[in-house]
Amino acid sequence: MSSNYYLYMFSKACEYGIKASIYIASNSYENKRVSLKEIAKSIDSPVAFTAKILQDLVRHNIINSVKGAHGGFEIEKDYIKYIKLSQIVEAIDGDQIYNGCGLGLHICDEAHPCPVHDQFKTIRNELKHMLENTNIEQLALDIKSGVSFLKV
Amino acid sequence: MSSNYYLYMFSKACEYGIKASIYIASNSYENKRVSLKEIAKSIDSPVAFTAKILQDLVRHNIINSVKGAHGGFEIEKDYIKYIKLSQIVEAIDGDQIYNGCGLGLHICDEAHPCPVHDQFKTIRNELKHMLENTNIEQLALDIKSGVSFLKV
DNA sequence: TATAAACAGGATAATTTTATCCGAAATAAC
DNA sequence: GTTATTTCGGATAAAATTATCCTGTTTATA
Repeated sequence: MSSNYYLYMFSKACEYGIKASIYIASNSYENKRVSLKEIAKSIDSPVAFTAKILQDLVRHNIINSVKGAHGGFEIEKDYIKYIKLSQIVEAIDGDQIYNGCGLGLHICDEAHPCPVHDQFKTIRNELKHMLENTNIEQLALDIKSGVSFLKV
Repeated sequence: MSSNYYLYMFSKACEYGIKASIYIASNSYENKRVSLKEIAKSIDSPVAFTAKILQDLVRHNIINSVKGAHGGFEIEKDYIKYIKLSQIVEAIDGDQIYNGCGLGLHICDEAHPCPVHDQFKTIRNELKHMLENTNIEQLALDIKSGVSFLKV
């Protein structure tokens, strides 16, 4: 049981989704459309699984896809700065940021709180605030300039 | 893919472990030893799975178990206030609070950060601080006094 | 129009997490 | 000592998540 891989913030799917979006954004600045294969290689993720996640992001209008030869994924340049981490997380993992109880109670609010309701509310709100105020542009520029990294 | 149950803080195992510990503590104040069955019912968790988690907590010396008739689980009264949430989480989910990268990079530190390293570090540190500074005593007393709840 | 490149999406498999079952060992009470 | 109660621990099953495979469709280009 012990020594697991836990205390997630996000699912693998969500991790891949965030990294893929950043990679696509960083290329869209140079009007470079990127293929699934290139994305998966660049963010070190399984190709076919990444495909599913990208499809999901396309359906949620977060990224655009172009089929056929010379196709691939891209994000409209002017739109990049408006994409928040929260949108990606919501598209992939759902909206549990906003209502999930830290201890899994079905009902957990001020009137009927779980034992750690207040403590968790603080952390959750900070996480939520961070996700809603971090946009892909900042992150993509750091990747382009080599300040941060998408793999290893 | 969408509309899942995500954005965990903890695994189910960990949720059950925390709730069980609080329930045991709140009964140990009255020198009441509680059985697996009673615990599972009180925290609304699957009996056999809860048994595994309790075994884990026993092995980590967080709770005590007594076999046989009139047996059950308990926590030494004077010890209750020293049990932090962080101990329970570590016992069950491992020590990923301290080193896991939010985007799953194998290496993620100041010198080689993932794109959201700084943002996550803040949240992680606050979560860590909260877990290390919340003890079972406070939580158990709130349960006893009906201020907070372990199920529904 | 034929071909190659590339995304879409259904089916299936592997892995992990969650959950159940059952026999063994311990202990209190009769 | 027998019985009932209760934890322990191994084996197994179910469900969810992660990952792969394969076929179809779209599109640029020769």
